[in-house]
Amino acid sequence: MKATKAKAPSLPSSALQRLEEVEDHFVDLWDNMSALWGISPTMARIHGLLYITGAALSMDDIMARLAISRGNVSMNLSKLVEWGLVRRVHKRGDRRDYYESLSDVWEMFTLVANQRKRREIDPILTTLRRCKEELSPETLGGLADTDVARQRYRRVTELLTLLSQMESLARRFFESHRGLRAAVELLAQE
Amino acid sequence: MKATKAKAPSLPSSALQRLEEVEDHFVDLWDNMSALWGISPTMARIHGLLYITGAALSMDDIMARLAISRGNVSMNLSKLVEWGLVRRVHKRGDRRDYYESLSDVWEMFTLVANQRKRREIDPILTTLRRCKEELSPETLGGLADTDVARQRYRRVTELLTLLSQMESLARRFFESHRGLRAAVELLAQE
DNA sequence: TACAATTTTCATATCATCCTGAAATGGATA
DNA sequence: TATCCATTTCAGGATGATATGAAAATTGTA
Repeated sequence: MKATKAKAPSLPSSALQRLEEVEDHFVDLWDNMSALWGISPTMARIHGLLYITGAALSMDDIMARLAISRGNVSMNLSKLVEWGLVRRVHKRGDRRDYYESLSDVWEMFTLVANQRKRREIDPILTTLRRCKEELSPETLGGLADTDVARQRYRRVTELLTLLSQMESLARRFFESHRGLRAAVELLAQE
Repeated sequence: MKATKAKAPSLPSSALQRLEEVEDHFVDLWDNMSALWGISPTMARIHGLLYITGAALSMDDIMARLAISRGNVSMNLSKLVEWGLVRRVHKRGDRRDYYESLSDVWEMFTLVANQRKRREIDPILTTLRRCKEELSPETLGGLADTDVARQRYRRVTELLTLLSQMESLARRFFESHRGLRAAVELLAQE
């Protein structure tokens, strides 16, 4: 009912409308980026809204603004909190929870990169090492002497080398968002 | 019918079986990586099979080995060829097409990165620039003097800065796979 | 040209994912 | 403890993506 009352103390309604249109475009943009960041579209839209408004919004605000159901907002907000992209804040005298996005883009990027690394890349490296193991002379015995086995061992090893090096780079750059920012600025200019 | 006759001239069948198990693991691995690389799972599996075997396989070989339908294999193979990860090869005296994966992991990585950049990142940058435009003083007029508008302009600008710098890095590193390899090795060790 | 082998296309079916809404839970107040 | 408000959970439904298989198109061969 009383979903939209919080902010916007004084702007004329036509101005508000203009700003809301831009918000919409921005949320759509986030939506399109979701696959790239490896998060679900709705999670991305909610985060986009929180980032661009810079405000602490309640579940009802978000439901109304993005036209999605309560349960959906609830689940995606908890994921966002879990990822560290959004934090819960409270307003005194109000029982509801409000949610606010991080404001530092470098920090957000670092968080997402680390989550993906932990959830996707690390398990892949583990599996790949096991594959390499399975193709090693110790496991294959005499079979390892065939051309076929040797070639496969080499291919797995090369892939492992690439991913390991990437992983080690990522570890260094994403340890803190300051590290990332410094590195990128350095590399991008020169 | 005569799907699997081509390679493997002399290995005992138990050895073949061992190797096929490893192939399976590798294909599964590729499957799991598909989201990370931004390609569909089946496309990834086919490519995984072609990469690990190092052989030129026909559609029938792939259908049989991965248990997927002809149409599916056909469509995904043409995508792989389009991306440049796989090439069509011919065997003399055989009307069928055979398909072979690139063998250089750095080259493959560079291809995928460039495709994603072109398909996903570049459009995002375009849209983001339009968002920034919509929030600029020129477009907003007097409204741009409000705190709200100023804050949003700043947020969009910061995001744009981050993505632009990333984009410029990517352009340099992914121009050729040699560039990437050299850069990663340099950064990873020191 | 007619034929046969192979590949491509695409309407339909299948599947996985995501969303909804209502019931269950939690937790503050009196 | 009883009540009220907010949040979470989850079974079932909606949606979109992917796979199938048979018909159409393509390409090489006689």
